[in-house]
Amino acid sequence: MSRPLSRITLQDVAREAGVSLATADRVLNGRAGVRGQTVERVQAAVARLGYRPNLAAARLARGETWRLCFVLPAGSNVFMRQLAQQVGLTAEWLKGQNAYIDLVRVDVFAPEELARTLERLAGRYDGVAVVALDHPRVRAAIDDLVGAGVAVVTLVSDVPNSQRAHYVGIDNIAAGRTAATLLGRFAGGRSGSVGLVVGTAALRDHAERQFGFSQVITGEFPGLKVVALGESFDEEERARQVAQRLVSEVPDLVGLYNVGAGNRGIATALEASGRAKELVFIGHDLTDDTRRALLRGVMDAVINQDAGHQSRSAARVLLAHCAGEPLMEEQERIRIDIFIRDNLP
Amino acid sequence: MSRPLSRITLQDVAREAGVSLATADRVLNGRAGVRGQTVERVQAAVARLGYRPNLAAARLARGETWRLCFVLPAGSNVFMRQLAQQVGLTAEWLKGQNAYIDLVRVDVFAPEELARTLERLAGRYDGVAVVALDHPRVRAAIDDLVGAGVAVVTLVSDVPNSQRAHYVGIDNIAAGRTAATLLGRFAGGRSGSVGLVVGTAALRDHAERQFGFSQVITGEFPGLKVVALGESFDEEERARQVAQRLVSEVPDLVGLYNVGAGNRGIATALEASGRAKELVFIGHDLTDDTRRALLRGVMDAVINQDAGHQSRSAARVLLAHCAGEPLMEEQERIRIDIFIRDNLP
DNA sequence: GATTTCATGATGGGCGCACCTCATTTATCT
DNA sequence: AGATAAATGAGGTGCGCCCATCATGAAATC
Repeated sequence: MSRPLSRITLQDVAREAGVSLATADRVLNGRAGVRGQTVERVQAAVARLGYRPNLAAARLARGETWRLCFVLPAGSNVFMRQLAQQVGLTAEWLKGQNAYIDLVRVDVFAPEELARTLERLAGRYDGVAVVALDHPRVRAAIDDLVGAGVAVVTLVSDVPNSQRAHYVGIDNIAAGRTAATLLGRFAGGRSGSVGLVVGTAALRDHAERQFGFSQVITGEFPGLKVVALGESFDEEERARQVAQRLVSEVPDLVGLYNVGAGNRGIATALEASGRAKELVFIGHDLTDDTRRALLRGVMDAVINQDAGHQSRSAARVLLAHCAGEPLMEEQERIRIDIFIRDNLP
Repeated sequence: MSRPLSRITLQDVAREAGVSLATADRVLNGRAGVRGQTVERVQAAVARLGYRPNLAAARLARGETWRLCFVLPAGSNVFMRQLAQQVGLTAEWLKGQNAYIDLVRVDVFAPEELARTLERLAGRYDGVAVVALDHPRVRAAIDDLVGAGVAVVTLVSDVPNSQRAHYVGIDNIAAGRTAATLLGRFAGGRSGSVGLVVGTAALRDHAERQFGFSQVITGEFPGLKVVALGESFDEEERARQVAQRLVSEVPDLVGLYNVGAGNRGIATALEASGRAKELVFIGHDLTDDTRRALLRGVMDAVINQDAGHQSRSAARVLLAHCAGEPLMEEQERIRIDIFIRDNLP
């Protein structure tokens, strides 16, 4: 069921403005050699007719192809695997849109290597999305890339003082605060200690979550105090050990917040202790594991950042930047999702 | 920064398959008159080369224009106004995509009028999105529309037994359950009554929320019981009155769930009573009012369904349906957002 | 008045695809 | 084998726009 339904074309604008198609085209594409007065006539016609260029036609005519590169961490926790998969889907979806995506994986925790990888991308890509370590060397590499005319966005973890065009990801301080408020309220007025399982402070996002969390617990739940016993390095087994120590060594433990990956290990430790139901456990990233943990009642809430949204948003932002099109800021904001047992998607 | 970077075209596929462009075209567009064997050869070539039709070119060549109609309730609570506004934005965004949207507002609570309005749309639109009352007359009208070859999706509130192609909205039973779990847990083990402020049972969504809410409170929080004293009809003042009665007449009130609109009225009542902080208050839809109420600490959580997502999703689903393109189910699922003070966007 | 500069029109060649026609080849059936 | 039907090729047109070239006319310069 389709009908031609003549829409307004450049042709119509030209006629309305009393100029030739060529001139109308010159005006719309900002080419030189048109009198100011004529420019205004054309613009007035555009406004009067409500002309919107046909994007499909424009893209076709331009025949531009944008080349994007996504740089993700090699050491793959579940979230990063999800993200990589979503980037794959985004790439697929972009094939119909004059753009394609290459995916590169590097050891993000090695600033030198990450920086060198980034430097190599200049000239080979029009846009780069990178899960970046906030390190001077990396920041410089990003700035160089931008200097070389490449659009750069940071993904998941930001490098605030760099020249990146955009940060696609959640506000991790707010995420930490969210976890704290939920944990505090779920604890229901009990007082005691809340265990903090930190991943690694290397990526900025973890440090920020931790900051936000402590801030709220300290400031708003006078009955609670934060204790941390060791890092998980985002590994399941390490996380399990840390959780186990918390459960056994902290007598007044009321809850537990895992900043990074390894929720499954923590769930194991809690269930082994027999206190899974009574302890409040909040972590990040909705995966098969955390979903099951929520349903079993081991976890009480999961803070999530949607990998698919971030991947698509990064692509949209990069393309808009490349093509010089405007983007709807509002729509590109990544939300901090809260999942409990009842609102699982 | 653009480069031609020859992508794979139908031309390439034809060459690879050893057929003419015409035949490749016949296969790809499912036209008759091609031997099964040849079809396979072409499809194999498509797979081998990873050919994806250039959407821009296809749309341009088809020159199709899709006409969509969104039917929203006339009586405008805040959410419906948000939705209408988002539909406007969606319409704007669609102008570059060979499609446009008309917005119609009717009194949804008058089944006859809604049904007649729907009937009039046949033949004039390719797709219709409707916030529908679940009523036999309306269901019949929807089925007629579908029978007339119009793609129909229900929006926000479903009509399950109709022939609509899709329901774009949240699972309202789950939303009610979510509210109940949050309320129960935020109440922190206290026992007593939770007040239910119902809007109106006319729209299916409210009834479902109420059902899910009661189910969880009854089943999982033995210390709590649900009390309801009158309907708000989604009006602020009525909601205020109901809340006031709850606060003054229910001595053991620990919290309050507002199923529909009118949160501002309830906030007013709670603050007037001086018990705003102590009572748990959960409602729906993130608006300026509820946002402020969260920040003030009057509300404890807001369950939200994103109007923008729903509007865009409905448009995408309708267009995909019209054009016979596949759609990513996964991506079109509307989530139940939970907002607390700390994760406000 | 002749020359230079500038503004504009006219025109054509794509981009990749959809859709149509007509001729030609190939398979199928009496 | 000959007739008939089916499958395929060749080619053209147009979608709306971008971009380039060339010609033309008018205004500005000397």
